Amino acid sequence: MTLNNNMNYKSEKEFLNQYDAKEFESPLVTVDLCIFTLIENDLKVLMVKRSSFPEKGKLALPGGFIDLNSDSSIEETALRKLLNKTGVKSPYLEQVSTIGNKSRDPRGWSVTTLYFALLPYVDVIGANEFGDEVKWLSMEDVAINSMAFDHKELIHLARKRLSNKVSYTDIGFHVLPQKFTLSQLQKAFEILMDHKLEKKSFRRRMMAADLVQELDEVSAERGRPAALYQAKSKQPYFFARSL
Amino acid sequence: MTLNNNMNYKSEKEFLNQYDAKEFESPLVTVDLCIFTLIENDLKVLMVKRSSFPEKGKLALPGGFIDLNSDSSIEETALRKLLNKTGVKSPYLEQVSTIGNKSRDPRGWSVTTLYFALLPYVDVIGANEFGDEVKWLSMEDVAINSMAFDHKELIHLARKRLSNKVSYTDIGFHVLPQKFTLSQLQKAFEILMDHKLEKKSFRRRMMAADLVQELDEVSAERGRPAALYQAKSKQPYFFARSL
DNA sequence: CGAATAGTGTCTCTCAGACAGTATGAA
DNA sequence: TTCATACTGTCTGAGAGACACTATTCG
Repeated sequence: MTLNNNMNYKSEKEFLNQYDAKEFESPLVTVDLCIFTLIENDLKVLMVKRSSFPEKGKLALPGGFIDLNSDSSIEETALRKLLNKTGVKSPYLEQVSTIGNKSRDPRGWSVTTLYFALLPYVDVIGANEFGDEVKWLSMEDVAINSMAFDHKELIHLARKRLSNKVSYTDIGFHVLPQKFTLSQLQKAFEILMDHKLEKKSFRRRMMAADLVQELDEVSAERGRPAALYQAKSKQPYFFARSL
Repeated sequence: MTLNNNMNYKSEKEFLNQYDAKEFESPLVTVDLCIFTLIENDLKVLMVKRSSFPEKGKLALPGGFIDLNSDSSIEETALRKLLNKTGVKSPYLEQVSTIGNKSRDPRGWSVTTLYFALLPYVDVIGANEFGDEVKWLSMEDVAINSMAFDHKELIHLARKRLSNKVSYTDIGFHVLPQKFTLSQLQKAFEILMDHKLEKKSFRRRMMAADLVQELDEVSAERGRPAALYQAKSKQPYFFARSL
């Protein structure tokens, strides 16, 4: 407490020269990611099997410590973790919340900033650079598996934010491939929101909001072929009334 | 890097016994508060004049380091800071965002979790326990004063979240005293949202949402006396359409 | 033709917006 | 009576919800 007792310094420069960042005890700081995608109309979260202590062997969210030398912001930490687990560079990424308390990590007082990401489906290699096993877990499996730290709660936090936000913005587009049909779009929104939608209203609103661009192609499955569209949105869009 | 290289440990317990939290370089971690109130129909933010380095003499948001011994969560840190600057124990408090990067604090890589609070007006004592000067600053003064660290940006972040959230929830009630008239309520919403509202619609919606309880008292100023109301809300309320 | 899926027409009901009109106090 | 502010009545238009209807493919 003596070194940083800065009443004695005459200038900011002098103070900073003497400053020792290690003097105050500080918590562990991590960034965790809840990466969502849709695989065959099923919502999935990316999970990692921990290969080292603590919580070795358990499922956990991708994430970890900030690298003070290479990361210049926590957002960058999040993007780095996401890139090396999925190979994706520019997903939809949003900060959910920061959870900090003394009981969530057995190593001591710990703070984590939770992000969620939304991606079109990508195949994950199965193992990342540390040899941890990486896989897409469905929400049903999230419910029944035990998880490291408070990660199950983190997933629920992110899931809630996701449902909510999908219902009044256009972020739902981010789980789809470049080209999609309006039925696929609606289905995606329904799953993300966990809420059925009326076909006519949905289409009316997408058109009114001018969010999609019709293409000269069709997608043929069973039944009448469906027109293909692509997302138009430049800016994130907010609906005046929720869906 | 040798001590925490945990491949060598046989059990979680053994690992934790050997774990040294100081081995990884970690960022500075703080909590900052943007405490809003309304004084005579003017939006104010609580500011502190820093009495010590760094940024000595500049205006800053109340906040500071987590006390790992006495705080059991970051929310508690926020409440503690709020209590000792304002004397208020249970305000409306919401986490806005966590900002972390290597340039925001001259001492080095720094992470802050920003909260905003909403209070009915309270007189602040003028100086808090560290002898820092504490005062309510109007938003116009926020614009023209220079501030410590990135605190001006933090205020703008919090201000934006506030406007937004007021427009689709009932949090605006928290800046009013226990008893208030509907005109006062509407005025408060208008200032917080920075957006005029239609009188009839506003009243219709408050009634429809069942958010207020009429009292048997009136408030007499100029003109016709107005009925006094009190807030009914038990749960936070979300409007289906924004105001 | 029927099954399956895409896409439209249109009625109804809710509710925000606008704004004029009425009520009740003080000077 | 005038003014200031509180409060209400009521018309209009936008748009969500419901749901039946038509369209286009495959077998």
